Formats: sequence, structure tokens, C-alpha cells
Amino acid sequence: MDDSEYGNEVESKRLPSSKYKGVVPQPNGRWGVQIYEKHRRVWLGTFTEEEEAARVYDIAALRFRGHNAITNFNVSFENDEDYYMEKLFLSSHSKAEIVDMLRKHTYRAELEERKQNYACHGISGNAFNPEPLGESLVTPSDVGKLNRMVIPKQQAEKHFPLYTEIASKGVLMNFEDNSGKVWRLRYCYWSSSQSYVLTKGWSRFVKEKNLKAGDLVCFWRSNVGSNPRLFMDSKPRNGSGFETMGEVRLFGVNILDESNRDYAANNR
DNA sequence: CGTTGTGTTGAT
DNA sequence: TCAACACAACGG
Repeated sequence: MDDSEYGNEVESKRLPSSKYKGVVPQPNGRWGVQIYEKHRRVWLGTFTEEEEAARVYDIAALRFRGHNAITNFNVSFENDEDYYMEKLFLSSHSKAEIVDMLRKHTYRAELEERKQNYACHGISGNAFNPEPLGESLVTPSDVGKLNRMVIPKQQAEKHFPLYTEIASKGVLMNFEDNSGKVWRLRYCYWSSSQSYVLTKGWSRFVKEKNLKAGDLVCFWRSNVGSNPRLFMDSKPRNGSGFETMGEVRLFGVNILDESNRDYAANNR
């Protein structure tokens, strides 16, 4: 009898080793995950699937040792949007926070939620007051055939910064309008014209809101419950306000309270 | 009670 | 730094 190979299926007391780094067998057949830092072991939880455990180790390795860390699986390539978002997500949380998500099996969900709300986080940790992000005057070309909306540079860089690695490809952002409808728009930087633009999804917005040159589009950020969201809606050119300008329901807060401010004064 | 994950040791 | 092993601590 030679038990040198793997298939030692008889009741051996020996636990089966994992082929994955950071993954250790548990007595009940599940898999534990650990990573070491400064002579200390950091426990990353237990998992039923060996491969899931291996991926958990990979996440921790990226957070603890940077994106050149040795991992079990090769993650997506450098210039990939998802990969970039994940790096952003990792670097914006402490090691303890990441470990906590991994142990509670909530990492994936939280990452996905963060992707959906890109630009909602970060700049302001504002609790519940809507934060105005500015208004953009709709120009003739914005409602023309170019299918894009230029966001004034100063406003863009202040409220919606794009990082160089992702600027050209842009990022998908979700906005809600006053009726609660969600608009999914691509936002990117056009280096040729050195401007920040909303591209994919914009023309649909123009059409449905019946936007004309001279109208305004306003943006704001607020929290619904505890999760931040982005909002946008059109404001018809001044004059007899009709349309949806009455009130904006947002958990009792009337957002557009003082925004009846007349912009035409400085327009002409 | 079953399971987790810590204490510990010995390799690389 | 790492996995292997034993088993105390943990939590439903």
C-alpha cells in the first residue's frame, strides 16, 4: 500500500491540503482563509467552496500587498474598467474593513453597489442634505446631432473627477430624476477637445425631456436612507414654469426650495 | 452541539 | 511568511 498520491480516500485523519495559497482545510470539509502580515495571521473567514476561498485570499492580498501581489487567479487586465473600479474600491477602504467584508461574505455585493454609485461616494460624506453639484446650460450643440453634453470643466473636475486611467473610456453613472426614473449615462473625458462630456444615454434624455438650447440641467447628490445617490433633471428655460418644477420628493426634503433663483439675470 | 479560528510548531 | 495540526473558544 502506497498512499503517496492524492487519492487517499480512506478514513485518514489527515486533512486534504488545498492547492491554493492562503487556503487551509477545516475539520468539517470547509475551507479557511488566512493571510500573514508582520508575524501575525489575519483570519479571513471560512467558505464552502475551495475556489471561493482562494478568491477571498486574492482580494486580501491585493489590499494588503498592492496590485502586484501574488494571487491564486489572475484578475482582469490593467486597463479594464472593472479592475480599475476594484482597485479604487480597495484603496478607499481600510484593511480592517476589507477583512470584515470578506469574513461576512459581503465583499462582492458591496463592490457592485459601489460601482453603481461611482462619484456618489468620496467627495462629500454628507449625511442627508442634498449637495448641489451645479447647473449646466444646454447649448445648441448639446441638443444637436453630437449626442453629447459638455459639462463645464471647473464643475466637472470639482464634482466628478475622472482618473487618468479611466478618463478616456469613461464610466457609467446612474442618475435619478424628479420622478424617480433612473438615467444611466456614460461620462468621460475627451482629450481632443479637453472637455468632460456625457455621451451614451444623453440623447435619450434630451428627447424624453424635450430639451432645448437655453434650458438648464441641474445635478445634485443626496442620501436616500444611508446610501448616496446622484440626481439630475432638466429645468425649462425661465419664464412660465410649468413642467415638473413644483416639489421634489426626497424623504420630505424639498430640494428645489431656493433654486428658483433666476439665472437669466447674469445671462444677459 | 458543530464550527470557527487561535495557539503553536516547523518548514521555506 | 507560510501551512499543518490540535483543540479551546465561540455562538446558535
